[in-house]
Amino acid sequence: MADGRVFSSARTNTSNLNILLQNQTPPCASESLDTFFLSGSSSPFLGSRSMVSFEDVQRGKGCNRSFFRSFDHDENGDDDMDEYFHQPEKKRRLTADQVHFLEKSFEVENKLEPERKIQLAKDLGLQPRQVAIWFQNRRARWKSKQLEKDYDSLQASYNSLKADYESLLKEKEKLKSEVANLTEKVLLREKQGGNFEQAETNRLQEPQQKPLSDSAASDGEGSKASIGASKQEDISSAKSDIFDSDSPHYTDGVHSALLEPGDSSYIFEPDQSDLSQDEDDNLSKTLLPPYVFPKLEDVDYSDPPESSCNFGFPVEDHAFWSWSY
DNA sequence: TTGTGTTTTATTGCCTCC
DNA sequence: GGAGGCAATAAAACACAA
Repeated sequence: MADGRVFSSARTNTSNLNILLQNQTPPCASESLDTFFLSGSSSPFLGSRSMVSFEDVQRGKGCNRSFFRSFDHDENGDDDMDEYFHQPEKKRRLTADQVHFLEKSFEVENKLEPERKIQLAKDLGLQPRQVAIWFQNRRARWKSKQLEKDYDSLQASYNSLKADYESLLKEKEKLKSEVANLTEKVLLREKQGGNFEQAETNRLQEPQQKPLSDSAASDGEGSKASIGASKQEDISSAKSDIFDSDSPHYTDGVHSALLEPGDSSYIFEPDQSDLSQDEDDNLSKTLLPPYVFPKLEDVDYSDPPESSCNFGFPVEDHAFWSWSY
């Protein structure tokens, strides 16, 4: 503190402040201080071991006079006094009372106007510069505490969002497996429909040759497989048609591909028994969120631009989503 | 008692505002 | 250009385990 710069620097016009301090009339305690500390003492900080410049010590005026009188009285006498005088640069902590008073003042207003600073300095028997420094450091502490709080708050928020996300992820997986299951059922049904269609064709082409059952029975596995393969192609093209044609409902596209034109006898009508309209609607609704708002980590950015309409789902799932939607 | 980590007081340099 | 605020930092004071 003996650093000449501190009390003679341009930062604090200490000569002016010292004049102010010297001109103050003892005792130091102000009206405000008296109302704050009801001890009855003229100054609650007379026992302060606060750091005071050697210059102030020698001057021994104003508050500092009280300060040293009290120090002499409260502490260990001349030896300590000598030690004190010979170590003017040592930092000395503010007393609990001083800190308490400053804290209260800080709660009221964490910025320090010059008048308030001088008043506080008078009240506490400190240099205005010390008060300013204390407020500055206090603001820094407050800020770091605030940052800590903000961090905790953000962390809690993040954890909550993460939990939500994970729960949604599970739900999505569940729904995907449900969709896969339903798709399998539909494909199976379509396969059965294909066999029936082939049998119908055979029956129409060779009405007199064999009974329908015989014809169906005479078809080998190979023909079944080829029918199945062709049906798969039909389904694929139908699905792609659906996706391209803004069709609101999958059944139109799929069954238009399967239906023989003009064949009113075709009996494979859309069966809603397994997937009722309500369920369908519910499914569509349930599937809507991930369809519209894919999770970032689901999006494969390595996909070419044209696959960006997958909405973050793997290509093989694309048909499911468009089909289900 | 001592080493070590934390807190508090103070300094320094830079920046903004008037 | 001066005053004051802030971030970074130094250093003394303090707390505490070993």
